[in-house]
Amino acid sequence: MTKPVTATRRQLSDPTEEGKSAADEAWAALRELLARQRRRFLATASELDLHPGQAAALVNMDPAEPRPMHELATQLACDNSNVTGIIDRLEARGLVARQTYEQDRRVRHVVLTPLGARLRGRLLAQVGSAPAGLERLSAAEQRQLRDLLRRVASS
Amino acid sequence: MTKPVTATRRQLSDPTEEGKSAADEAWAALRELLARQRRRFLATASELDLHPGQAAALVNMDPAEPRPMHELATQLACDNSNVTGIIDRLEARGLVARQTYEQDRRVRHVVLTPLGARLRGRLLAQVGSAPAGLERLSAAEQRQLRDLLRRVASS
DNA sequence: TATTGTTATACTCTATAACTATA
DNA sequence: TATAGTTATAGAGTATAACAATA
Repeated sequence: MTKPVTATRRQLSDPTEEGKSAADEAWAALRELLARQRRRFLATASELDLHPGQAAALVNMDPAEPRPMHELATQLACDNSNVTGIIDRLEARGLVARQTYEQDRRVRHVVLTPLGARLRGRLLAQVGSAPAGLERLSAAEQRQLRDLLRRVASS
Repeated sequence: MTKPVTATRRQLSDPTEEGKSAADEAWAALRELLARQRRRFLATASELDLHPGQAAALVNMDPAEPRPMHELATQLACDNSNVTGIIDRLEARGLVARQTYEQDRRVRHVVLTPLGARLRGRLLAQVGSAPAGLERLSAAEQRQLRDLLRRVASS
């Protein structure tokens, strides 16, 4: 891998070109943050030698709780058969392990190994916490931002 | 395609579990919006029978201006050879066309066909404009949100 | 019968490396 | 020599369909 595989869609071609309403400008700012976060995620995954799907799977796992594979499929919004492949590759690297679930022998549970939990921790340290920019706002401004975003999201 | 291939990383497993600072909560709200926008993009692409990379390429093109292929590669943050394949497939569907560039005959320009421009328009209509939630804020709140986001982004 | 996970198949995206044609 | 684009190759993600084991 040469380039860190950054944004799949950095520029959404600015529909704010002339309209320039505050909503459009706010949206543009949001998309910028969004793109940056995505680049951060992909670059970090690449540094840890994880493909995006593998990194997403790790992040979606609980360090303590085993998870049924079909639950992972739901969270990753992909088919069961994809999860089989992703878990195959993670298991080959010793990051996760499969367990049979005695209560329902159709189900297989996936659990993080200590190695996998450590790698997941490194991923989250890079990608799961608030970006530095947020810390520069005052506490009151952070609350204000939070409340505004929650109202936007509450559809 | 059955499922719309939604979030690659919907849940970043909340590192805000206990800390719960306003910054973390704002960040969580931001990530929620981020994930939703990504789902919107992927679902729309899927509806239009475009793979994510193809949709990203279309969105990154200008309806009027031809673009050199290496410029697309830069914007998509991928290798030239990938662009070859993506443009191959878009061209096979009559959405784009290649043109030789007489000033530098090494370069090939890609231009949207009318069909491609229409499809790009439909993509952007779904994905490029501010989400409904934003419109529910007052104009003053929209400006407030814009300013806060810009400060967060200005690293 | 329905569900869980696997396998088989096919297509796309991605990177690397080698090649061409131009510069 | 260096750059733009292509081709060849390989690994990974994705969907569909068929299948075995289990419920």
